[in-house]
Order: sequence, then C-alpha cells, then structure tokens
Amino acid sequence: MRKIDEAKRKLVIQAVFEITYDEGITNLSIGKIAKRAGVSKATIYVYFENKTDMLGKIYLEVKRLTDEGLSAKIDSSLPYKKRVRNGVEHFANRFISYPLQANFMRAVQANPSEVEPEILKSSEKLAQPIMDLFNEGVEKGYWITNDQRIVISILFSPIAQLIEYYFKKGQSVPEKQLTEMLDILVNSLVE
Amino acid sequence: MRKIDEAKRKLVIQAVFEITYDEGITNLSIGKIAKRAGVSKATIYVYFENKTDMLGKIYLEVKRLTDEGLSAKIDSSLPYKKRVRNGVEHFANRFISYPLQANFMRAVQANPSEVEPEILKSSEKLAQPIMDLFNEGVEKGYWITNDQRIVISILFSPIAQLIEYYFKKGQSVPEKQLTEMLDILVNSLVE
Amino acid sequence: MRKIDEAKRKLVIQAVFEITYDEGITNLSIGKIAKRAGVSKATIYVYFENKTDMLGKIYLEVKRLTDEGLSAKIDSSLPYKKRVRNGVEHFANRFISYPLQANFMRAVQANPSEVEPEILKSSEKLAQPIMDLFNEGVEKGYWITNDQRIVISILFSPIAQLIEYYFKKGQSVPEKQLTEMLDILVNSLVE
Amino acid sequence: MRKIDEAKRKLVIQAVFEITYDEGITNLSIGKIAKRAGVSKATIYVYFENKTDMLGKIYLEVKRLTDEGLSAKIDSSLPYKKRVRNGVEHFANRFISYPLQANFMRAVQANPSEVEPEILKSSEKLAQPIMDLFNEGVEKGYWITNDQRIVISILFSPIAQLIEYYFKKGQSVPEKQLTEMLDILVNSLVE
DNA sequence: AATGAATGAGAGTTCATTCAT
DNA sequence: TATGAATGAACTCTCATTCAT
Repeated sequence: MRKIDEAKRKLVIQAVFEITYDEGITNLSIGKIAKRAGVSKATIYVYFENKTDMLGKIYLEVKRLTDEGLSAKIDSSLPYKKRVRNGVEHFANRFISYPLQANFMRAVQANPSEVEPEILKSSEKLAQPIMDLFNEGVEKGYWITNDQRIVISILFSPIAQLIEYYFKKGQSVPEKQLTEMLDILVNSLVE
Repeated sequence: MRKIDEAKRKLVIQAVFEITYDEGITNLSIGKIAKRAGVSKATIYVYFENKTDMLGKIYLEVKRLTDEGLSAKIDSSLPYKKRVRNGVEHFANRFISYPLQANFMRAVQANPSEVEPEILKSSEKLAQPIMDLFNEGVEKGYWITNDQRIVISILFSPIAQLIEYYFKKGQSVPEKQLTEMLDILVNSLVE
Repeated sequence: MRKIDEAKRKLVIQAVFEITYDEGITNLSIGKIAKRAGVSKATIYVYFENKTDMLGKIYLEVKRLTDEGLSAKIDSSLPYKKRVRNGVEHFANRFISYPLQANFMRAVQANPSEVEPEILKSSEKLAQPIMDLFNEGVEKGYWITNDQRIVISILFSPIAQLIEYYFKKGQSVPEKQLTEMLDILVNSLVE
Repeated sequence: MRKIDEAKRKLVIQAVFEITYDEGITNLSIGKIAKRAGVSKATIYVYFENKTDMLGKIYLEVKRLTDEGLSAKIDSSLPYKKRVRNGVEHFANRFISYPLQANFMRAVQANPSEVEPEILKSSEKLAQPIMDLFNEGVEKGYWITNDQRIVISILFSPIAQLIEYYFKKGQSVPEKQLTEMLDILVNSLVE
C-alpha cells in the first residue's frame, strides 16, 4: 500500500494550467492532461473523482492561493482608504505572481458549467474579508455609494481585465500603469 | 432551385445562443444545436463551413448588432463628457436588450480558441468610433489619464460585469444602479 | 423543355477520370465531381440514376472506346501470328492514347463493388473478337496451350501492368520496351 | 495494467480481410470492422493510430507473410532456371495459401491512396531477393532480355491475375493449370 | 497506488440522395 | 433541364470513464 504521490498530483495540476493557457479550457481533456503530466489517464482518477471534481478542486486551491495573506494586508490599524487600496493591490499582485493560475481561475469563472455550482458558491466565501471591509466603510460613510455590487465591480474588474490583457500578450503589467489605475479606482470610490 | 430558408438559419443561431447560455460554450455541440433548432446536423453545414466558421460568423453578427447606432450616439455636437457617457451607455443598453447575444459574445471572448484569430481582429475594428472619441479627448486634455487601456478597462469592464451578474440570475440591471455606476465611472475619468 | 446538355455531361465524366487519377476511386464523391465539373450535385442525377449507375455507364463507354477498331486490326487476311500481335497491340495503344480512361477502367475492375455485376458481365462480351481469334487458333493448332485463361492472362496482364507503371509515374511506355515485350509474349504463345 | 489482447487484435485484422473480400476496400469502414470483429470502434484506435495507419500496418504484415521463406526457395545451389521457377512458384503458393490476405494486398496496391506512400516504398524492399536473382542472371546472360520491368511484369502479373480470377469465383487454381503457366512463363524468359 | 487496455457515447464532418423551385 | 437547399445515414475519430492487473 503506497501513499499518493504528491509530486505526481502536482504535475497533473500544472498540466491543467498549461493546457488551459495554451489551448483554452475548451480543449482541456483528460488525455492531454495525462500526456503532458507524464502519467496514465487512469492515474488522474486516483487523485480526483472525475473531471468536474478535478477542476473544482483545483479551482478552490487556486482561490485559496490568491486570497492567502489578504487579511494581513487590510489590517485595521491603517487608514481606511489605505486598507482598501491594499486589498485591491493584493489581488493584483497575486494575479501577476501566479499568472497561469489566475488564467485558469478566469477560465473557470467564464465557464462555470465546468465545475459544480457549490464550488463557486463556497469560493465566494473566501472573499469575506473584503466584504467586511466594505461594510465597515458603509457604516462610517466612507464610500461614494453604498451599493456593494457597484463597488466590487469597479474595484476589481478593470484591474483583472488589464492584467489579463498583458498576460495574453505574454507580458506583465507595467508597474506604473497598475499604480495609476489603482489610484484612479480607489479615489473614485473612497472619500 | 430552392432559396435559403432564412427562418431556419435564424433558428440555428438562436439555438447557439440558448445552449451557450444554458450549458456554456464548452458544451455547445453541432448535435445539440441541430436538435434544439429542429434541423438536421447536415443542414448546419449548408450555412457554415464548419463549427469554427459558424461561431466566428455569429460572433461578427453579434458584434455588428451591439455596435450598430453607436456613432449617432456620440455625435460631436454634444459636450464631450456627454458623448463619452452616451457611448458607454450605448453598449450597456445593447447588452441589456440582447442578453443572450451579449452572453455569447463574452463566451467567445473568454474562449478565443473557438474562432479564427482574424475574426477577433476584424471585430476590434468595429470599436473604432470609441477609440476616435478617446483620442479626441486626449488632444483636448479632457481625460484624467492619457492611457487608453486604463480608460477602456475602467469604462467598460465594470458595466459588463454588472450586467452579466444580473443576467446570470435571470434578472435585468436595475435602472438606478446602472445610472449610478455610469455616473461614477465617467466622473472618475473625464474632467 | 431543354435538351440534355451533352457538353455538361462530358464535363462530369472528365471530372470522374481526373479525380480517380488524382485521388483514387476511393475518394471519388458526387460532391467532388460536381465541384470539379462546375455543375450542381443535383445535375449529375439528371444524367445518371445514381452513383453506381454513373460509374457503370462510364465504364461501359470506356470499354467501348478501348475496343473500338479492334476487329479491323485482326483482319483475317493477315497471317495468324500477326493478327494476334495486332490484337494485343491494339489495346496497348488504346491504353496509352487514353491514359485517364484506362486508369479509370483498371480502378473499376479492381473495385468491382462500385458497379453493378451485370455491367462487368456485359463488358466482357466486348472482347468477343479476341475470343473468336483465340478459338480459331485452337482449332488450327497455333497455340502452345489450349487453355484460354492462360493465354489471355499472359497476353494482356504484363502489358497492362507495364503501361500502368509508367502512367503512374506520369510517363508513357518507351516504344522500344513495349515492342520488346509484345514480341516476347506473342512468341511465347504462338507457333 | 492490462496486457494487449492479441486475440482481439487478430479479430480486427481478420475482419479487415473479410470485409475487403466481401464488399471491397471502398466499403471498408471502421464501424463495419468493429462490428464484424466484435469489438468497440474505439478499441481499434488502441491498436492503430488511425485508419490509414491501420491499413498500412496490416499491409506490411501481409507483405512479410507472403515473402517469408522466399530466400530459401531460390537457394543458389540450384540451377538458375530452377531458382527462378521456385521464386515465382513461391508467391503463387503463398497467394493460394493466404487468399484473403493476397486479396487485401491487391486491393491496397490498386488503391494506394489508402496508405502512406512510405509504406508502399518500404514494402518494395521486401522483394529485394528477387531483384538480386534477376541481376545475377543478367550478368550471366541467362535472360532473353535485360529489361527488369519486362521480366517482372511477365513473371508475376499473369500468375497473380490467374489466381485472382479463380479466387473471385471462390475456387482455387487447378494445380495443372498453374504448372503449365509457370512453365510457359519461365521458358519464355530464361534460356 | 498506478496504469495500459478497453469502451459506449458522442464529437465534427461528409456522404449520396431527394426536395422544391 | 438545372440547381441550391436540405437531410438521414454513415463516416472517422476523441471523449471521459472503467476494467483488469
């Protein structure tokens, strides 16, 4: 009775990231993953129940990775505006640091039928610290609007879009451009 | 000789929109399209060369539909800020008016491997009026930044995201919320 | 009420010859024939009942073409050996003069399932003059063997094979080589 | 892990032979093969990359089968004429012993577009011993002609044609007839 | 645990043929 | 007569998954 080979599992996950980047999640098949990871197709079923389960589990791992360390960044000892800025910046930096993972995350979000609905739901909970931060600001009247959807959409979508744009070109976002956008976004929403 | 049954062709395209919405572009197959449209699989190949060609052609039709009438809306006789606001509003209204089409457009953009690269390229040209409007503002110093990518990302991504959010829930964006967001976005960028 | 367009029919038949040569009878489809002939697929069904009927009719036409003039060549006023030699030479020359047609003929003979069995049967009758010539020689004791199958196989197969060999290389049989082979064959069988 | 079921692979190959005989190589489809062999269509793709690869591999196996043992038959200790006769007889006997395989071989040769060109090329090398035998005879002045193509065509085509003729009628070549033809052919070419 | 073999279901596509004009 | 539209059947091939070792 052997233990699960963790290294092999990681090869599989890496293969998923790479194929999703190279060919799109549409062309992501078990056969291709196995070949790229250098394992047998059947081996993948040792680690995951099925394809949907696999994508869901990987998605959650990525989500955890991108959220990790967020709380520290929005530490309440800082001025409110700074905390918001730090929160957004955290995700920007994470996406830039883990481009393949971020790309996979976007692909799943754009094709939610690939994973179980509950996976997406549970993943939303990971953003709870950001929600708390928002609510705190609402109570204190820091926001230009009290509509959470508006704030979230404005704070994150443009950043994500910008990072994706450069990533697809095989480049990284210029530091200056990212800073400029962050400033504009935060200033437009927080007093 | 028989004339092309335009109604039948439209049924096919409608089926593409519906399946993409219901099951995702990942699960969009010729077989499903034919079944939903009530035609033979082979008939689809009368209208389109192959699946890639089909998605590309439909994508361009949708693009044309959403861009249609844009120029009139950003008529140069209006104040600059109003023109920008009208331009963004145009797309927002179009996406809301044609939710299935907008959803399909997003799906293709998120899975570009589904269509020929040149299709995406040629579709970008349709947005030229918006680019011209931006450049005009740059010359006249109306923008808070001269970085086109920043402006485009901020103006369109949050709107698109908001509309998609409600659409996925089977709802339409509340008028008030949309107006509020438009105001915030335009105000944050244009003097 | 128009008459059948004989020119169009010939274009179809020519297309059949060309495709059979370029891609093999295996890849001969109604669609390709129509495209190459510059007519509609449906038009082919004006001239022929179906694909099998078409191949059969064309086959018979080719057969007639290759046999045409045979009788004159084996005219009974000549010495017997000369008559045999002329008969074989006739086919050799015909195959060389009509290479595409000969190639089509071989293709059908090698794939008899493509035509109705009766077509093949009726086509055999066209070779009657040769049979008569053989039988005449049997009676007079001119042949080294009285086995008809042996004679026919030896007289025609090597010639056909040689011509095909050069044809496939895009060349014509060297005159001298053909003459040499004819001499050997006829000498080996006729006193 | 499971071992390849060699019996199953043989069933597939046998099905190919049978269908090619019953319906012609034109009507040989993966679906029919699978059904006749009693395996799944997908299983065939475990053994072969694709249809072309399959036909090519089977063709080479057959070629090897028919050539096997040739060298021993044309052993140099025998008189030259006997060696030639043995060589031709070898193929005749092989074709008679393996009629379905021989039929498949002919079908592929008549429809070379069904396999990769290199397959045909590499298969020609198997006939090298015969070429060597011919060349030896040329040097020693044993042949009536020094033209290789003529010799090969005369020695093999009539035999092949005769065997095919009887095979198509579901019969075997009468021993006496075959012997008679062999004698005529060899005598006509070798001193 | 790991994997090559095996497969039913379904993918996209082409086929010969008929329909409607 | 002539033909573009339309289609059911069949095509080759790939899929995610399970089997057997």
